[in-house]
Amino acid sequence: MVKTRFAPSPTGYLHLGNARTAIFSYLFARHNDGRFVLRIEDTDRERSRKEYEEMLLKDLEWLGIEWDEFYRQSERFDIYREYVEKLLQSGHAYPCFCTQEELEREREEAQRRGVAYRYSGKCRTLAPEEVEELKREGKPFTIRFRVPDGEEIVFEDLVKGHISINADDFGDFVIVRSDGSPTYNFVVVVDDALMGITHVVRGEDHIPNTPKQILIYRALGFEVPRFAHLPVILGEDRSKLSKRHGAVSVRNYREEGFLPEALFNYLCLLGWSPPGSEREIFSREELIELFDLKDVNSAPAVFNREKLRWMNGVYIREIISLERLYEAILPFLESAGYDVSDEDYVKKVLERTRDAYDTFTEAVEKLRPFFVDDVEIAPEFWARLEDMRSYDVLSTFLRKLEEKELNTPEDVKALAREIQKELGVKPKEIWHSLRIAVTGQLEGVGIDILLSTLPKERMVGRIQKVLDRIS
RNA sequence: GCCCCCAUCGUCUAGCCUGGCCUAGGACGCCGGCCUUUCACGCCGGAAACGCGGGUUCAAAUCCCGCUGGGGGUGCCA
Repeated sequence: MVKTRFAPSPTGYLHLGNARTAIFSYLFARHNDGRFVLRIEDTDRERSRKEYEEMLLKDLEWLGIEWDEFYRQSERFDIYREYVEKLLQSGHAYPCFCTQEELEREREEAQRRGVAYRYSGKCRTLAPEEVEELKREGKPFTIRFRVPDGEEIVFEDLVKGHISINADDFGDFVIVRSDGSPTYNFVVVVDDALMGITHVVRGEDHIPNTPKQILIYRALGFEVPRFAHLPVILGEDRSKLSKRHGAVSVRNYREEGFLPEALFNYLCLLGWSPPGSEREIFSREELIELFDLKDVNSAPAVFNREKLRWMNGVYIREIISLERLYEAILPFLESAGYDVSDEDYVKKVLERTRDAYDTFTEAVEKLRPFFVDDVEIAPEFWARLEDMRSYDVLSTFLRKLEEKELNTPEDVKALAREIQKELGVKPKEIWHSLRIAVTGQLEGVGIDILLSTLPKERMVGRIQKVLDRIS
């Protein structure tokens, strides 16, 4: 049975690149009716924080990624110890008493000479008595894996194809730190093997680690899983997407008013597309049905915020239900301080305006006239009102409103026609006068929609205020 | 420096494996038009790419080699 995992280290909010890795890994498992494991990689005691883990889980849940099994590496140290012991016994690993300062010096030396650095292997040949002696002295030590000389390690990557790396390119590496905690390259192998992971899906920044891990699999007698290394996501400047590129975490997009459905869909299309298809909008079920690792592009992709924005707009205006839209946007309207106590009114507004915004933060701006008592009119718009025959238009509008109900955009249009006939003004003057008076802006949702939805008192109040001022 | 990976419009990509159907298709963005008595949505049209050089072949975006360019790694981080 296929089993994949997502193994983030808890160091903050979920990064877009990791989110996509999680999505691909999840999709692959689901596509194959397999299982999906979430494993928190918190072996680094210095950097791992419980609250980071919580943020991570929340982001994952928000994206709708569900896991079948959950593990935390910090709770498995006993298991790792057992396997370290095995490697020590079999001679695949040995204690190393070199200090960080010494190693640092060697590294600098190598750099100066322009050669690739690798651990010298100084402690490889320590006699058992020497080891005992040093331990008795209480000297701190790490445990290193003994890398066989000159071995060519090859594997067939599901995304990248044939990859070959020579073991001479890296020296004996640390598998247990001097504080006794095991390192990533070691625990990842033990966990993946013990958890029965069949396909290791992760970022391509892990390619250099893979041969080290393969060596450990073999030394421990484990079966080597299949690997799929996903290309990284790049920023506009084509360097790895990072904080300096601005909004790079799932949380950023959530807070800016993007829908998880849209972000999920967009991320899938970054580096993957169903073969031969020209569609772009897919439901989660379709993605599960269509996704395959072999169709993942092997070149890195640049994250394009504008396209995500467009896609979010498509979801808002034609994919999700009104009910879903209401539920998702409500927190945004609330935190803007809008009065959303009348559910039917809010829904009516949303139903009539959903084609006017691409994100919820944008929606908050555009919907302001529907939810606040007063709008602010910028100075330059006052001038516009003076230029046009706004006074006549607005007063006529108010007068006619007394004996009319505006229930649909059509009603508003009919009324505008009447005003036009009566005053002989240009249509644009009518619309612009009304728009400025009622919204304070010259852009926004259709004014016919606004006027047929907005409660009469609010409309009248705003217009009256304008009339008082320009009379 | 060394190791590994990659290379189609500005961006995401289809096509590449199994050469000819490619005058290279779609999408975002951009530009122009239509619809519209306002604003959007929508619709129609346009500009825009096979990095370069060698091969192989009747024929190469597609196969091979080199170059260039880009990315990743080079930790007692993951």
